[in-house]
Amino acid sequence: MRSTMRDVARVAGVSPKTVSNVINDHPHVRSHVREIVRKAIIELDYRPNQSARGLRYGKTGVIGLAVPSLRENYFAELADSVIRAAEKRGLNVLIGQTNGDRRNELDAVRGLRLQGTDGLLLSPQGMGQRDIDALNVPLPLVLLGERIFGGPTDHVTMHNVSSAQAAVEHLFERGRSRIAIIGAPDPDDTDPGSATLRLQGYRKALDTAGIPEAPELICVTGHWSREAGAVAVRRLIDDQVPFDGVFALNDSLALGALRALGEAGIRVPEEVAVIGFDNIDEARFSVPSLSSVDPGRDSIAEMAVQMLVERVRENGDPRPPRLSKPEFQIVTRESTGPASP
Amino acid sequence: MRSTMRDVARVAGVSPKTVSNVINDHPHVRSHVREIVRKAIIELDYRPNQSARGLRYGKTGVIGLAVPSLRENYFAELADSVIRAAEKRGLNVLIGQTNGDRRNELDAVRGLRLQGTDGLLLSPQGMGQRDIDALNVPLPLVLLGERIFGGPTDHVTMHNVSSAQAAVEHLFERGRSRIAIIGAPDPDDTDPGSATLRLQGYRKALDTAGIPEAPELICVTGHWSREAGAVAVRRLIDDQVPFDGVFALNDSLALGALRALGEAGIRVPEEVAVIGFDNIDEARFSVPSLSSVDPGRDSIAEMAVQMLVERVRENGDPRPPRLSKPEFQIVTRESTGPASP
DNA sequence: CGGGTAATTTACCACGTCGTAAATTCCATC
DNA sequence: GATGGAATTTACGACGTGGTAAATTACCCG
Repeated sequence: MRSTMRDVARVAGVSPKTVSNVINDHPHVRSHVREIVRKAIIELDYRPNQSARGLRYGKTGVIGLAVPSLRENYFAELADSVIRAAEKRGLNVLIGQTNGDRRNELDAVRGLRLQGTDGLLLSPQGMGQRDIDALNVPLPLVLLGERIFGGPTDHVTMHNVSSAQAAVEHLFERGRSRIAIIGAPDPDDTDPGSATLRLQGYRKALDTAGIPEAPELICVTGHWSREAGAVAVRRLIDDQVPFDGVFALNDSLALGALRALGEAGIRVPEEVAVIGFDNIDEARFSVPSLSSVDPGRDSIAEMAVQMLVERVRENGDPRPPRLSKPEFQIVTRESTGPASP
Repeated sequence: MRSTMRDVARVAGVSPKTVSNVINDHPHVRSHVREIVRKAIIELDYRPNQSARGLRYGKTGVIGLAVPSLRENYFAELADSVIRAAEKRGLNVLIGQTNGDRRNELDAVRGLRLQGTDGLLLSPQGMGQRDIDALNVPLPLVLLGERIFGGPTDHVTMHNVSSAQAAVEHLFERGRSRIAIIGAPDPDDTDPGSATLRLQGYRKALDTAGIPEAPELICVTGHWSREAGAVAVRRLIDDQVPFDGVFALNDSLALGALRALGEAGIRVPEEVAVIGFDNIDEARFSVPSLSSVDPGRDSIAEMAVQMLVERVRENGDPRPPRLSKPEFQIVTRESTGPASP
């Protein structure tokens, strides 16, 4: 059995409260006593009981992070960033996977899934605009991503439209004009997800450049996986749709696209230039390496944790929800080649 | 403020203990009363306080998982598997990143890093055989990987030697004989890490096939990253070392190797066959897709969580440490091509 | 060396839950 | 309707910690 404060107190010959004072750097403790207590703590290998502290303080020092799946690189890297941001503030992170399932996400919001946390960072995938009311919960909550806008909680998202536009313009600058977009939203889905917003950016770029939209270049995919990216590009090739650029709505799709292009013997970037979105680590190491939109993952994590911490602290008085978007950046690598003169 | 059991009891007109009994499915509760209490719970949106429960039970229902970094796909996928295995048992997982730093790992073992957990799964990278005594801690601990053997804790590892041997033989079967091994251990490092063991398997395969070892084919790398894999292969090519097969000690190295081979215009698998280790998701989608050793990640996670749960339960009486190794499998994909007749 | 103030330490209790044991209610039986 | 044993509910307290306020000690000054 772990020793408790009482044990330490007994060994040190002081009251438990004094031990508590030493541990919490209470100012009024004589250095002499502090030393004795410190020694006893080391001797007994005492560790404060987190449950007891949590009970006393009404806070656990743990935040939850609910993402669809850590197998998706973007979320693994996001988790990494969140853990680092939390660590800076002395917080631990409980990670849950929702599989992008709406029900799981709702359970997380209701506090059924990651219990014992002070607050939750949720990156929804299955939930949508219709679930906005479900976000009215006592649990401090910060939303990540673009499934739900205008909700009652703080929200960290990214410059989807303008960065997508910039990505497509990046392809234009390289002399491409028949740009396939991979991962477009199902037209039935009216929720303004990342897909919808990035498609808007695509259209804006076309519009600005005065290029008419070609429906056959808009590839709808369900899941944003490598597989889906490969399938979409294979279909384009099979259907003999001419294209010289690919804007994939995330890097996994782009990598799948690279794969399909490679299979078909189509050279990248000479014949087709490819740009992705998310700038996952893997993008640097594909063959060819993948140009991508860097949405500022570290900043996202940092802002999200910061917002959550503030919400946890204020604990009650409901300031209006805040929306935060870090700066994006286009990262140029081999898959888009050099700009045309 | 969240409502407590007392609040529910007041609303339902019963004692707090009866509420507790309802929540914990205590047998002697009249269904009539159970209903009333259930209604009150819903009305107040009551959630049991995990800290109080943790204090009462002496357990938190949370286990820790300490890995080097979630940015490494292997560990992200391992985390995914661990979370799933934990979920089955009603446990939550607190994830910490050590960056492979020995000190961070030791802190985790000492319980300084992931506080408030019932036990810890540790995948050490910086710690080694010399740290074996540090594992004698009250915290239930299950070790993953191959940095430390013969310690006082349960341990889940893999068939490193025999699976590495099988991987090399897989290349032999495809008519290759000059097999470069990428990621070999620094000869100074005497700890029996994965690298050392897999190198042993490589040697065993050579030995069995009667092929002499060629020192120039043994490529030492520090980090097992895509970058390192690419650098190692570039060096082989620059040094004009002849080779027709690559055994990379993990998939990241292998993907880096594919990248370097692609850059050099060397065809895979026609000129050089490549096999990796870990079977990360990404292996299925590289160009060409990567053959790999599947070490049975789900089984590893399942066994590890199971062992940890048992240790947490027994809580004291120290059964001797157990060692567990799931079966491995060679997954054949394009990078090694078909077997020679 | 007494008096008084500031510094330091302590006693007590509540945080929310649930095991234990005691109290109460129920119900079948006579 | 009283009796008794079983079923159900309740009172009490402890888990480990730290806030509050009271108690004690230290120390300065005259």
